[in-house]
Amino acid sequence: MLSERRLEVLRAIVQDYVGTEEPVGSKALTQRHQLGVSPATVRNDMAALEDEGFIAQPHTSAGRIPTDKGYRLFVDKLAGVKPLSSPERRAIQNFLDGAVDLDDVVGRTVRLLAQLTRQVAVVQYPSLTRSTVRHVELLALAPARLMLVLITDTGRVEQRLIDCPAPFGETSLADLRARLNSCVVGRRFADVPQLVQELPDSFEQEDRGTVSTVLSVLLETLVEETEERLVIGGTANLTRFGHDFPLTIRPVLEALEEHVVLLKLLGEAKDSGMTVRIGHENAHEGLTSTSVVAVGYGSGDEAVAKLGVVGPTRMDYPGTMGAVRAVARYVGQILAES
Amino acid sequence: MLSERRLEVLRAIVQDYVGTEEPVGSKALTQRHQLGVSPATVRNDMAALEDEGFIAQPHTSAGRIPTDKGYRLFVDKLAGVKPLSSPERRAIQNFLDGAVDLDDVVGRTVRLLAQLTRQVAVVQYPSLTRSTVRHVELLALAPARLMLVLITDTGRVEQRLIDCPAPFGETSLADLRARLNSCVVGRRFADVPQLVQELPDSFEQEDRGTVSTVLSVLLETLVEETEERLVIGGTANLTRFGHDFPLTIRPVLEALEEHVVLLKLLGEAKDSGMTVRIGHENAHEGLTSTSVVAVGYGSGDEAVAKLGVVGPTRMDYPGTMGAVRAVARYVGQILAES
DNA sequence: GCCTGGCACTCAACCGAGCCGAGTGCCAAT
DNA sequence: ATTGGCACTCGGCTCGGTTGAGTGCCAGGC
Repeated sequence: MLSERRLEVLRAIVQDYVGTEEPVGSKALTQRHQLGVSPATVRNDMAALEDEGFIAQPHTSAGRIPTDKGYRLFVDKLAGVKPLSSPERRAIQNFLDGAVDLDDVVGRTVRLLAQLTRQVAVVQYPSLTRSTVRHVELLALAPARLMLVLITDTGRVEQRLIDCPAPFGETSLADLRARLNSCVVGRRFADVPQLVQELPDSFEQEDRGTVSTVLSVLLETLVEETEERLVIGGTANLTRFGHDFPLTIRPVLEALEEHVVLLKLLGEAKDSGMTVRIGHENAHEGLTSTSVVAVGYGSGDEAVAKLGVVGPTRMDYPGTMGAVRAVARYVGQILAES
Repeated sequence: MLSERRLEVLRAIVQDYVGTEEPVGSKALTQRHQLGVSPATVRNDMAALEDEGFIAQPHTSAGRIPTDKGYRLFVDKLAGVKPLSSPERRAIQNFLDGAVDLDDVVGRTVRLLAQLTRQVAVVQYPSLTRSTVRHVELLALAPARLMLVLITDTGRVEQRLIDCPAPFGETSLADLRARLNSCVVGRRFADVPQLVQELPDSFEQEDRGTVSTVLSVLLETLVEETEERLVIGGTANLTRFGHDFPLTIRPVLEALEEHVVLLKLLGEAKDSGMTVRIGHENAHEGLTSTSVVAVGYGSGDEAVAKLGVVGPTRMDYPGTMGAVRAVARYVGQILAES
């Protein structure tokens, strides 16, 4: 087991390295932190920490840098979540208020988060299946062509075009619209498949085909993976790190463009509380030198989606976690109001 | 005026430089192209081209590279638009078919364009004001709270929440919905402000406040600059160029994140036909070493929005232009069908 | 047993010199 | 107008030497 002081040394190394981006040596450490011991002692501690795999040296005769395992220990045991300053809180509120619709909320959130953390921000749209049905609308665009519009309590709107097998009368349409709504409004989208199961049976024979078509489109829209959307921002912040660029930045940008990958990544995060995935803990290859800080957000107590940031493993974890948490809370509030 | 051969030399320089990314010298030129003259002659031509400002040398004793002016001449006079191969055409069609809604169409388009050109793709959503009204829906979420949903002929859907000054009865709502639709469906959104001007007058005194509120929200939604949306993709392709990265890539990424800038850029492009803006022709500072190839697309003969790519001035113009044009055509077709 | 000062060693990063070669400009000859 | 010849330039590369931060180890002290 590691002694108290060795943990302190690790904390100091992480903090210094995050600040300077340069490997930190024993002498510099004793100067910048009051550890109360000499460089030689620190060297011994460092050797021990290296044996345990918490730190490493890029080359012999260089300082130490934390390993993924070192950051993990730091995040779990040595660091808390740094609360935001009150000007920052006010800035968040000002920035987020005045959004006109959900797209706007999400857009502002991603910009805000990117600016606050100076890293790449990722915001997932509220999941359909985790939201509640506010309204289902059916519009006749042509005799045999409908548009289905789903509206959630979080303000998300999805629409689909439907080609009907047969023309569908205006009265049938009104009928279907009314029955559909009375059966699903206020319920969770996840339950919709079950709720509408027997709906076609109550219609005239000639309309059943169309009703089934409508329902099958509705169900398709709710399929996981398809129904998730996300927005990213702040990619310019990637250029702030490691000057060995093309190599570092390339795979990250590529990974960020694959929304499926990101969604999976966010999906792996715990539903409640904050999740930090460090370096190789991320399954995707392009992201093995980055960390992901993610948290769920929602209009109520339950998370309807996740948001977070992607940055180098060498990031300011307490500050980033604080910003992510604060933004998630405010977004939740905004959504609850709408 | 430049002789025929000198133009030929310029074309050769552009082609070689685009291919190799290295300054091209007189000797290499004569080897790779059958110009029928000796390197010395080419050197004279190069000196002339340099005097005219079409090419430049990075340092003394280096080869020449085209200037923005050189590319301009190349694009205007020396190069055509390279049509896509038929496998490429088929790939486009396959990729674009099977999109389920407008978001999907736009998303696929941006990925397609990025992949095809290996550059950064930018796709603008069909402009509201240039589209036609397919339907306007008003939903009561609460007694004094409505949701306005606009649907265009291109499949774009916009929604807004409305807080009413007073409760609004179901019959009044149905009334407003009906009158609103009968007055705007099939008309261009740009004309809507005028069309709805006198609508409040025909309502009972007590409902006029709400009707005006609804209309003002409707009009706000149609304000230019606000109503434009766009999607970008393929940013990872930026890493393929110039190994002097952080400096080159940073401002470009930043510019790409400022959608307002991009919208303005696209807005400057001609409505019909293809527009190529080279290097310093782009007003925005971050984009002075990039070129933008943009073209309008639409479901009919009129452009409802633009799409294009952003890449280094040193790009394959004929190929890029071919891809951009082809994609725009197919997207137009897809939109017309929906 | 833990801490400390001292010491020899390592090695990346930083010059500066020198070479190399692609490429140029100029000129005289065709 | 075109060409071959020639002297010149200069960025990029390699090589050797120096520097200094940092390490590991050890012997002595608390």
